[in-house]
Amino acid sequence: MSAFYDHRTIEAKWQAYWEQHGIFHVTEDPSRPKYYCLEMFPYPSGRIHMGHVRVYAIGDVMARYKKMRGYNVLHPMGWDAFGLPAENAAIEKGVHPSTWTQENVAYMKGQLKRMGLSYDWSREINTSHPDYYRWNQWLFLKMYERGLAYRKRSAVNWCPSCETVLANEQVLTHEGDGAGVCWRCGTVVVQRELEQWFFRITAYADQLLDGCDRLTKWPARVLAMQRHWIGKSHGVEIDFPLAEPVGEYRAIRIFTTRPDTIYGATFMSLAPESPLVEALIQGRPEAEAVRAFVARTSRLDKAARLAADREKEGVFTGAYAVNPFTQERIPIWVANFVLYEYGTGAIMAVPAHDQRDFEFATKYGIPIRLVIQNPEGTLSEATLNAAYEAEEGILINSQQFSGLTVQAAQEAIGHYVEQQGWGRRTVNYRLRDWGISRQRYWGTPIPIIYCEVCGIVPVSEQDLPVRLPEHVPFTGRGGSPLQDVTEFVQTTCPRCGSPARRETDTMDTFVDSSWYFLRYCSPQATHAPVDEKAASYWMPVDQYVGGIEHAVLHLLYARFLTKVMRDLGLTTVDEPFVNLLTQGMVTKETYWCDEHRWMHPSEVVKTNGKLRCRHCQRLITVGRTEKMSKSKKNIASPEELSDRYGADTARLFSLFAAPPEKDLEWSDSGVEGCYRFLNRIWRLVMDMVPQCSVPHSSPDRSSTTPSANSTARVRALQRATHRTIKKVTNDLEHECQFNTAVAALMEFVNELYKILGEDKALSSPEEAEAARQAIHSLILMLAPFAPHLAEELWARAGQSPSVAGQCWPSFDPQLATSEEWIIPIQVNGKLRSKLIVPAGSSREEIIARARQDSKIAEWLQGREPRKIIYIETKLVNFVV
RNA sequence: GCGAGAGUGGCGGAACUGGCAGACGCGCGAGACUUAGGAUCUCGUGGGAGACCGUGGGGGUUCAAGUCCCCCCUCUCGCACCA
Repeated sequence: MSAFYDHRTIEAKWQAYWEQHGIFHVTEDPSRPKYYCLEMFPYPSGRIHMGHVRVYAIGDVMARYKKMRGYNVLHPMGWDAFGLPAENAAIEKGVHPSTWTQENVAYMKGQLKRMGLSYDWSREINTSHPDYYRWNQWLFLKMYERGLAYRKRSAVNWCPSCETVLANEQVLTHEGDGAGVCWRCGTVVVQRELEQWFFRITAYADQLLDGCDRLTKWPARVLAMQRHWIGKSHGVEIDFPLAEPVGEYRAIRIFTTRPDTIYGATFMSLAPESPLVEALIQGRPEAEAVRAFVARTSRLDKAARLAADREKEGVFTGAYAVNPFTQERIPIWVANFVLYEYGTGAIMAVPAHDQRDFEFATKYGIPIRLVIQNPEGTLSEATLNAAYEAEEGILINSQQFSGLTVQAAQEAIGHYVEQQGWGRRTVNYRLRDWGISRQRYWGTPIPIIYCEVCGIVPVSEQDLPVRLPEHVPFTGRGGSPLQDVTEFVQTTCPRCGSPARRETDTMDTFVDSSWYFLRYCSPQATHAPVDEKAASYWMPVDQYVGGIEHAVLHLLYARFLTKVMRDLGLTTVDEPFVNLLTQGMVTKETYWCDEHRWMHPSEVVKTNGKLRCRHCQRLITVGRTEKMSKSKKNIASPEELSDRYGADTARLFSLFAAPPEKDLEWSDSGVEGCYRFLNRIWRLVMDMVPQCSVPHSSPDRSSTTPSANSTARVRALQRATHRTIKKVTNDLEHECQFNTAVAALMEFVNELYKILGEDKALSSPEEAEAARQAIHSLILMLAPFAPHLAEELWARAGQSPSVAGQCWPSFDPQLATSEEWIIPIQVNGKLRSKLIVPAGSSREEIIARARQDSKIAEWLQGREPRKIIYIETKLVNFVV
């Protein structure tokens, strides 16, 4: 018999079988519990990579396992098909984005099918299809009606390379210098003033924040990131009147979370972008210096300006404000560290109790006034060398509020401000509204018309979808290509019939992915984005799997849109994803040749234990293990892997090599180990088949109660079988510990080889039955991990397909236990011997036998133990 | 600086509520079968000659600590002048 099983034939055969028999096709079935298993859908970039293999293998194990547990499992797949790479391909190669996308989808779909994933392909969706994106437009209109979609002019993040706007969430921090860079291409983002469409996510800020408390099955760090992103803080807005009002400006409104420190305010700081700045300096001698400072500051991009270690700088405007509490005139400065977008874009500066203000005041010689004394009473203005920011202590120098604790003063002063009409207690968020306009072609057209008479007019619902025109010039320059398509732009007002033009911006593609999980419930629905009944059966997603990189992007937007759709009556769920698993990256060591730079593994040859460059024979430097990337060439190809070892091996290794949420280090020899394991199973089962081909009955307790004449071999088989079922079930059910589940299966196979011996002959019907159950259980447990091999073995064992539809084996706790206990015996906490006793032995029996143990007797030397610790089934410890 | 997480053999990684540290795999060593083996199978494999020593370091609690408590170090990720 061949040492290797024929994975090519077997995998193709069963993939065809699943497809022909619609094994994974599902419909709503109220009589069965549902399970919605979802992995983040891919962008059709061309080919799948190892990261895809990993995430889809993880999801597939869950889906297949739950199906075997009797759940009606929804496990869909689709394509996040709008996006820039398609448009760039059009610019570079002259291929239409639609063609490019469709070709990639076709190719990648073939790849996913060859992985043997249990998708219901009848539910496949493609966000670039008008049947999908019309519902983006429909949602936009509903949100527009409710004031949740609005247009405003504002400074926005602009990626000069992608030539489009980015949402705040889509600007990432560059590793080296902390600059803000585009999430997609890494180009440094600049600020631009533009008219944009926004989704009012801030209206849901509190719900999004409160919801975090109920997402108990999400990773803590994702929740921490979302909470921080929302950034809710309680404080007070206070108007500081201008000493000399200018025009309409009579006061500076500030936001503070520390109203208790207001008596310590010795100056004000404005953001350089504040329009107030220009008003205040009109006609003053300081005007030129201030303008120069503002110009210098705004030339820097935002991230560079806000780098934490950047020195605080500012300039005095010449103007003064009045502290309403003290009537004191305090100077108004412009400072580089004050953010125009946050709060009111102006602060009261309290150098004694805010480190930034302290540094600023020290630099410019502004007075520092202590108004909080620490509990020890050790602070003094003369010796202060850093701001005292702790919220512990007593107010001083604060008139009637002196003597109050910080907490009491915050309450009292907040109240007083409101009473005097100087301001109000309020809440501030870091979260900004979501800018969704993109100056690109390959996205959902925003369904808005600009009428010369009526102004902004939404497209009527019955006119949806607003289709993307097909013939468009792709020049790669100057904003959205849609602007140049006259037939698209020129239209008439749906309200008054006057000449009008269409909005030429398209929506951020994150809109598409913010509700696709709802669309899967009823992908063909024509009356609404989702059929309400279908959604009520399938939603929420029980298990969501995807990358951590979406912690605040996709996952926050999806939560937001779900709440919007709930308010539109489309779903009843508040939160879309119950369990979230964020899988780690796939990494691999890197190779560097001084001559040929980064090396692909195939360019490295091993001679005499040394790695050399295939081209120039130079010694290779092994670099650090990093995320697989084209630039570092530390890539393993899923296709080569599948060709050589098969999809089952690729899946198994992805699951076995590391726990799912941790990084997975790629190892070619580790892959081979998994391949060997599958072949070991193949040979084992093939040897046993002649003795196992009787109809399958689940290993329930009635047929397998150990009888007195059970041979040791029967018990060994039963014990191994049931212990493994218990372990694997527990790992899958509670922990998503695929790596230890696979390890348990390996252990099981090792044990079966040992028990069955070389000839694998069975000597009694009882033994044959125990062996049959062991083999059947093994195949069933293998099914979620290596589904093709499991199907083939199931069929060869004389069972009718499909193993994917079988029940998961159950275990009998009695059979899983051993008749013997192995008890470690310690003397003074150190292991000295081990005792084998019949299970159920009493404390007295065990201790008595332990004392008789020769090694223990030697250690005790006849002394009477001061204390004897006995833990049932675990250990005995003599303390002398 | 703030937040989250992690430090265990040569490597990836196991260890439930404190109870035999190192499961499983890789690698390595020995043997078997072989013309051959980079196939397969079997056995061995934390360190140390040993008493013993071993889970980043130092204290502590306990009969017993990878696990609990205190202090410290290192690394990874996220956020970072948010008033």
